[in-house]
Amino acid sequence: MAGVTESTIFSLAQRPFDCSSLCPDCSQRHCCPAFDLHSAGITPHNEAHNLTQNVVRAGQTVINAGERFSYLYMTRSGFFKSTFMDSNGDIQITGFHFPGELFGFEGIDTCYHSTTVEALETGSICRIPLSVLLSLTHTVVKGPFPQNDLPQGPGMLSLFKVMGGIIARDRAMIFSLGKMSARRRLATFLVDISNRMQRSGYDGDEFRLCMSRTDMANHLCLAIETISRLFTQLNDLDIINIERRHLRIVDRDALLSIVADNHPETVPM
Amino acid sequence: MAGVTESTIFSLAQRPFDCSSLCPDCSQRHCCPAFDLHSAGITPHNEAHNLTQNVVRAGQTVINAGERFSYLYMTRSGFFKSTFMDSNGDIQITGFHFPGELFGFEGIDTCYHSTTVEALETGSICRIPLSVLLSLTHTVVKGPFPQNDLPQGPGMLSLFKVMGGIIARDRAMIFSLGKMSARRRLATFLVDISNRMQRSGYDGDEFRLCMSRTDMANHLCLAIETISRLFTQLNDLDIINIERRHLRIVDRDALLSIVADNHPETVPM
DNA sequence: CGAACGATTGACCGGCATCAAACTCGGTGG
DNA sequence: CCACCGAGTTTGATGCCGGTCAATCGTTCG
Repeated sequence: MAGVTESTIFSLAQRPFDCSSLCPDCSQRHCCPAFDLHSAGITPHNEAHNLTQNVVRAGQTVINAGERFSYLYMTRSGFFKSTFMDSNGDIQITGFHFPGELFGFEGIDTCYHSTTVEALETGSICRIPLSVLLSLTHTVVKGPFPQNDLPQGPGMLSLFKVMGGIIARDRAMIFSLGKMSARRRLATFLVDISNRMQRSGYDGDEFRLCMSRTDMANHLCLAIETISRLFTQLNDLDIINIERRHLRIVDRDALLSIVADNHPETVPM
Repeated sequence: MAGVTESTIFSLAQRPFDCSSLCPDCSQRHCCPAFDLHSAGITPHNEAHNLTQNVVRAGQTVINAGERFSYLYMTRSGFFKSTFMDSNGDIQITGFHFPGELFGFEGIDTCYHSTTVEALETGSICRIPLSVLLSLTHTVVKGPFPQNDLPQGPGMLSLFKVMGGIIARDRAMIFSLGKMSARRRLATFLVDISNRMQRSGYDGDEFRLCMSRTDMANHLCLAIETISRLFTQLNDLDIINIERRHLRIVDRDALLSIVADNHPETVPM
């Protein structure tokens, strides 16, 4: 992070491009609203509305808390983390972002970002002006009932749905923090990570964890030591195989039964 | 709750009305999108788009999990709670709703409600068809930059902003559950309740808690006994005055310092 | 009045945090 | 090449917050 203070991403050379030139070849086009736009034949009409693609190195920030909200971001490659700082200066990692996932929504109500988004390793993102996305949401798709008309852009992607998904994920997190034991919380996290890795094109059963134990502990609101102890425990039970950051899911069913936790038949920690 | 099973609200007599007749006199018009609509001179154009006002008795449900999402609801009077049931049947109270507050958003992404909303005491709600609200969001207000154009209806109320607010509140809840002690969590809850009571027109310093200890405990993910112990403790410290459900905030500064928790100088429980 | 429910209070205990120390691994310089 | 260092991780010892179990009390209602 040496010398990187704020708005790192904007100090990098920006290569503007309109989506008609690069989107067709983008590896994430199947889940990108900008490509939806391209498919619909909508092209940005001025420079300010152009997409911008950028390379980000580990530790550099894409969004800084307090910044004005103008863009959403698509993860093209690499992994990112969103952090939130409360009034006491305590930091909470609110989420991780995998290739093919959008981020940067949390500023949409106040018009200012409340979180900082940082690259965990070298990766690249697409900066999509909000105005481009809004042209998607203004298309209203007729539902089965007149009351069910929802704003939906081409490709069925709409901001409402994505925001609804964020709310759903946050609710799951609330449930995790409030009602789950540390073991169940970690198992749930691993399954979620695994699923998202697979969706991003990786092997869901064997991959490299993109974040440190410290980041995991912070995100799950557990002590680092607890994470470490649980990892060795799950390793000894042959449920997972973990060495440093290399994770292999050996017994997915066992992991899922910890997640389900119908009858807490667990070995005490 | 005797005999009340599902979709209680729809079995009640519904009194349809268009907002031009009732909205002008509604006590919650200052924070209701339907009144915004009325002010803008937009009137529902058919029966399906009419607003519906209903009285709900304690224990009756307004929304049932699994129901199709077609309406949002404005709390006109009384208090409500939203509950969510997970796959194991565990119930989590996701929030309470006070007069003047909208609820029912959580189904917007899937088109089906995931939570059940129940009246804590006799109250009344307004059922607002989503289509009515959408006619608000289609108005785009120009921001200072072209990228900042946000969909905003008359009266500055837009679904985006409200959903953004929900996300912000959920994030606060995540922080509360993950990083706060039981005492700080309860204090935060009481301050929040107090502020919202005041916004709803009540005395923010002295009011009747609308929910049981059990509901509070569930919502804050604590044991009932912990809630009870903390209440007597705060009472003995002359920070609050609590007798059954009657709450008086005696020393708001002390309460706020527990919320801030800069230096945890707290008496162990 | 007794039953039922909600709330309070006490006794006890366990899960997880905290403190502390050792260990691994990669990098750096002598 | 090895010594050294520091960050990240693991492992052990200990303690406390808050959950669980259980008994009691107050209020409401049949």
